[in-house]
Amino acid sequence: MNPDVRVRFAPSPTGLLHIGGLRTALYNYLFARHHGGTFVLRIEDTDQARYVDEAEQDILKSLAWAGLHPDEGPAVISTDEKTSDADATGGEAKNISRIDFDTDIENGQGAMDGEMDYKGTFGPYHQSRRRSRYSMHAQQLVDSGHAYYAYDTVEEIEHMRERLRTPENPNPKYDAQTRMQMRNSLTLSEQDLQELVEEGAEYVVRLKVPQGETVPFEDMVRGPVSFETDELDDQVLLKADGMPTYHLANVVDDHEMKISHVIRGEEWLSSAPKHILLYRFLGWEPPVMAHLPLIMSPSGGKLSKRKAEEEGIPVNVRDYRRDRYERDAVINFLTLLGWSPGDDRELLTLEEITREFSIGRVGKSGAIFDFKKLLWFNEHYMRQRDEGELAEELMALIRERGLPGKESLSEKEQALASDKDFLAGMVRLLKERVSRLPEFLEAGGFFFEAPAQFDEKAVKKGWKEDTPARITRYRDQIAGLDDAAFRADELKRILTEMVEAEGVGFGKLMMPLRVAVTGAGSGPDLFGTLELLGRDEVTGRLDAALQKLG
RNA sequence: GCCGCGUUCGUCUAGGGGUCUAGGACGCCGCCCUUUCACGGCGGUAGCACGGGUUCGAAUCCCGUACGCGGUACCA
Repeated sequence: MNPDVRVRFAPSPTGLLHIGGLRTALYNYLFARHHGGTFVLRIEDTDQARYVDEAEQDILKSLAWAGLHPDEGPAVISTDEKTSDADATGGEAKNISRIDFDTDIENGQGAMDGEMDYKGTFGPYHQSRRRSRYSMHAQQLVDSGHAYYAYDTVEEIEHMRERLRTPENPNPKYDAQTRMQMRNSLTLSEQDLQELVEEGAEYVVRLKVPQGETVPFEDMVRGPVSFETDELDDQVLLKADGMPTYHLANVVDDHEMKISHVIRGEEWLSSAPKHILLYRFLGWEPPVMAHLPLIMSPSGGKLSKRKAEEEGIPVNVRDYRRDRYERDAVINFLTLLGWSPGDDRELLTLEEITREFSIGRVGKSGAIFDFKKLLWFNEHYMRQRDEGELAEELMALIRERGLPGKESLSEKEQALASDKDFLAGMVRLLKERVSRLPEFLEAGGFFFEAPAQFDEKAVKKGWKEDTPARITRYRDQIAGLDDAAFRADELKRILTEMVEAEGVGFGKLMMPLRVAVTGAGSGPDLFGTLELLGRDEVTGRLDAALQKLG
C-alpha cells in the first residue's frame, strides 16, 4: 500500500466520454487501487471554444456507471440515473468538502459559477477555476528567462509558416530559428513593448525551448524514450484569452495536486518532453510517465467517432449505458485491450484485475477494438445474472423507449410490460439467445403481440395440407386444460402422444405450431413459450393462424 | 517531410536465448447434443513483417528495411 501514489484522469469536456477515454480512466483507477493510492478526476476545461455543456455530466455519470469512483474531483451532481455503487475494492469515499473559491471565480462558466461540490482537498478540480495559478507560473517562467511574451497575430504566424513552408518542411515551427524574426519580447525594443502593453495588445506566453539538447525520460510502458529539443517548437503556454494551454495547465496541476504517475494515451507521448522541460524550469520533480497504447478501429487508425460508427461500434460510453451493456463485461473487455494477467485467464472481476494490475504488463502496440469479443463478454456476464433482475431492467427499458418498432403500447402490451413474472419468463426463455439486453425485446416481440405475418420460408416448409387438421386437434386438446395443467411438460406430453399415435415425426406438428404461435421458423423452447403465453392466448393465436393460413 | 513509438494466428494476447513441431481466448469451419434456433461439449483452421548480424542455439538480443500508428495548433 502506497498512499503517495496519486494518479488522475483528466478529460476535456469537449464531448461525451469516449470508450477510449474510459479505458484510460480504468487503467488509472486500477493503478491507484492496486497501490492503495488516490484516483483524482480533473476537468480540463481550458478550451472555451470547444466546451460542450453536457459533456461534464456525461463524464461523471459514465465513470459512475463503470464503477470507477474518483477519490477526488467534482462530485456527481444529478443522481437520476441508476448506478451501481459497488466499488469492487470498496474504496471508501473520502470526505466531501465544500470549497468557496473567491479568487478563482474570475471566469464563471454558467452553471459552474459560485460554489461547487468537490471531493478532496487539492481543488478546485476544474482548470477554468485555477487560472491565477497558471498565470503566476507563466510569469515565473518569463522572469527566469524560460518563456517570453509573443505579440504575433494568428495571421502573422500563418504568414511565417507560408513563407517557410517547403515540401521537405510542410509545418514550419515557431522555434529557436524563427522566434527572432517574430514579434515578441525577445525581439521587440523596450519602447515597442511598453507601447503594446499600454494599448492592451493581446499576447501569448511561449516556452523558450533551449537549443541542441536531448530530453530523455523513462516511460513505464515503453522504457527509455528521448527527444531532441530542436524538434520542439516554442509551445504556447498561456493563450491570448488568458487561459493556459494543456501543456502548462497539466504540469502545474499535476505538481500542485501531487500527482505521482501520469498515465495517459500515447497521443501525448510527443508532448512529454515539453512537459519535462516545464518541470525542470519550474524547479519541480516530474511525475513518472506511462503512455498507453491507443485503441484502434478495425480498419486501422485511432478509434474515432466517425470511423467507429461506420463500423458499427458504439464509441460513447453513453451508448453502452443506454443499451444496457453489462458493466463487468465492458470493464473486463477494456482491461484486456492492452493488458493481460500473464496467463490464460480472461474472465476477470474488477477485484481480481485490481489485485493483479501492473503497468509493466501493459502492451506497447495499439489494440484493435474487437466488437464481437465484447459481445461475448457481455453474453457471459448477462447470462450469469438473476432473471428477476434482468426482468426489472427490461421493464425500465420498455418504460424508457417502448417496444421496438412500435409507436405506442396497447393496453395488453402495457400490462405485460409491467408484469415482472412475465418478463422473467421471457428472460428465462431467451437468455441464451441474445447478446444484449435490448435484444430480448427484439427477439421476443411475439410474446407481446400475436404475429401479424408468418415467415414465408417456414410456412412453405412446414405448413402442408394435413397441417390444419392436426393443429386443430392439438388446439382442442389443450383448450380443455385448466390453468394449472397448462404447463410446458404437459403440453409436450400431449404433442408427443399425438404424433406417436399418428406415426409421424415430432417436427410434423411442432414446426407448424411454432409458426402459428410465433410467426417464425425458429425461436426459444416452444412449450415453454406456450406456457408463458397462456391457454387463451395460445388457442386464440392458433385460431387466427388457421384462418389466415388455411 | 520531420520526429517519436510500435510490429506473434483475421482480432485480443501468452512468450523475455534452449522446455516453441509457438499456448489461450474471440471469430470462423466441422462434428456431437437437440423439437427449430441457440446454449453447451469436442475437434479443426490460422501467426513469430522482411533482411542482416550476435550466439552452439533467437519469436525472444543488436542493426537496417518495410509497413502501421501517433505528433507536428493560441485543441486537448
